[in-house]
Amino acid sequence: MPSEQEFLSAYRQDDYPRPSVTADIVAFRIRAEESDNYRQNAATKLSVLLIRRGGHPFLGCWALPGGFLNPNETIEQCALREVEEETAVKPAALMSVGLFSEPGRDPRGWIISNAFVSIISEEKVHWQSGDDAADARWFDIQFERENGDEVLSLTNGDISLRAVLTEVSSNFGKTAYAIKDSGGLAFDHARIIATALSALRDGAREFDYIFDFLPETFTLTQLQNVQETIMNISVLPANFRRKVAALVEETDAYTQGAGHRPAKLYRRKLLKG
Amino acid sequence: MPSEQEFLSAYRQDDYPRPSVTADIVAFRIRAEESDNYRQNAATKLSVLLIRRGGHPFLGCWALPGGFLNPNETIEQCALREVEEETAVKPAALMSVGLFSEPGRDPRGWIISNAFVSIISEEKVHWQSGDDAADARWFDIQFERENGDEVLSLTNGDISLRAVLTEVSSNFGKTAYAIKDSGGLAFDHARIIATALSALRDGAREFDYIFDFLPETFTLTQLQNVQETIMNISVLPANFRRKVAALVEETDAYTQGAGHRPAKLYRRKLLKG
DNA sequence: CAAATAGTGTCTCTAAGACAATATCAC
DNA sequence: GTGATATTGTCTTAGAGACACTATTTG
Repeated sequence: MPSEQEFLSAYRQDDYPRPSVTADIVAFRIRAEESDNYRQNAATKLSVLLIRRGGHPFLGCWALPGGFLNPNETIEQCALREVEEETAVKPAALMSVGLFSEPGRDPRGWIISNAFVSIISEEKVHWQSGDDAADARWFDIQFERENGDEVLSLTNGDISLRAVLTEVSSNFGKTAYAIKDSGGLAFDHARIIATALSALRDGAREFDYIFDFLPETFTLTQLQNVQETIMNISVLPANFRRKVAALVEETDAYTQGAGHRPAKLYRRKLLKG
Repeated sequence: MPSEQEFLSAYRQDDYPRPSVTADIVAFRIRAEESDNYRQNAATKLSVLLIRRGGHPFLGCWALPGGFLNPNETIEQCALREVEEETAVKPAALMSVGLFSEPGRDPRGWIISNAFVSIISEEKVHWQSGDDAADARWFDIQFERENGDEVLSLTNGDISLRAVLTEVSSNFGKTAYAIKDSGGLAFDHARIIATALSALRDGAREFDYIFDFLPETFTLTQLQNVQETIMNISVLPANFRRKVAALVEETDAYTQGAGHRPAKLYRRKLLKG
């Protein structure tokens, strides 16, 4: 038997077929809607960042931002790099939602993709609004069951995409979907978005990262809105406040000029570490 | 601009560097210990399957089973294939725990690995005990905090491996570790095992897959033992029974000849679908 | 009967949900 | 005062944990 050194210098990776590997980013954000009544708090929507493809394949289709993994980086670093390139913003959180490796998912060849959920806080989005030449837009998300299927609707002004999926398995609390109709989204991105949203919702129950959608200080009503918007539920303020009380700490500041009683601003309380 | 067909036929994947991709399996099992007293129920240990490497690199070291992804399969299919090849058993469950892509993790070159937790039920393990020529063994797991670090101890008879890790981040409830001392385990497998165990424990709280460790019918005490062994806790029988009551259904059968009161055998109740 | 596990009843305490009431600002 | 949201108090109920007790087998 050869020595380890001999083995390694004789080893040729090219002898085996290898896929290209990408990281795709499902960047979520809570978007405040315009309000008719300036005294009323703005309604909020969950939205996702899509980019209009400027090249083949799926030319002109909307797709998730993403890019190829380089040899000198981890997939997390790659994902972070892609978010920053695309949004000029450092995301508050990054969570892997799995490797998508279905043969044929990319017409260019054997390309597998690790998808990530990334959370962009409202505050930071303003920095880059309209600074990028690429056609990147935030689409409001609606994801609902309709006679057996899951329908994912994405809207931005006049543009409206409607993908239809089926829930195929729910292994270990992780839900997976199959595409019935991509709704015009590129690649298997409808499936990736559905999976990412499902993971986001699972986690929102824990309050752990609802903070990442907000600026450093926030009102408890804003925080409640984030959870309600993500999970598509509504809870009573009294109960919500009781539950998050241990996770936040007061500041001295209050909201101003909202046309109604000002709200105390809170900050996330760091528990351990 | 060329047409999509022209673009695709001109596209050359070889122009970009590509990693090799593997699936590594962390196969868990609940192992019943030999008992001194035949009237006493056997104690149980959580154990993991390791394989002694017969080639370079890490020749002679213990490593997780795994193998390269083929172009015509998904990473889940690859993982399933590897478990079946290695254990001759169809695992009860398979859950991804993430992509390990740290540059330099494999001395052969750029090789990234998606790790999976797989659960093997005690019943099925007997089928294959000792049928494989390869040196594959089940190691009992101990994973405990020791002055700031996490120590992972794996034992099988005389063989004892002791890896030291540090918790580096706990993003979205998923805990990640860095290796301080690999304890003789190949590659970054100490880290992968720690991450997988952490994911396994997180899920055991939900009862969702503690069933997968057991045969089709089981006693409630066995079920309780599985949860206690995985999570390294102990709960009161009355309370455990109350909680799982909705998840199981009675059978007509009882355990026999145990030297004490027989226990009713239960079966998992399928709730939805 | 003794050893050992199987299984049940019930008390307490906490947390979740529902509801009602009060507080405070801009106009 | 009115509109709108902010904030607090408390009742009820479901569930978790603790503890004590009874039941059933083999030797």
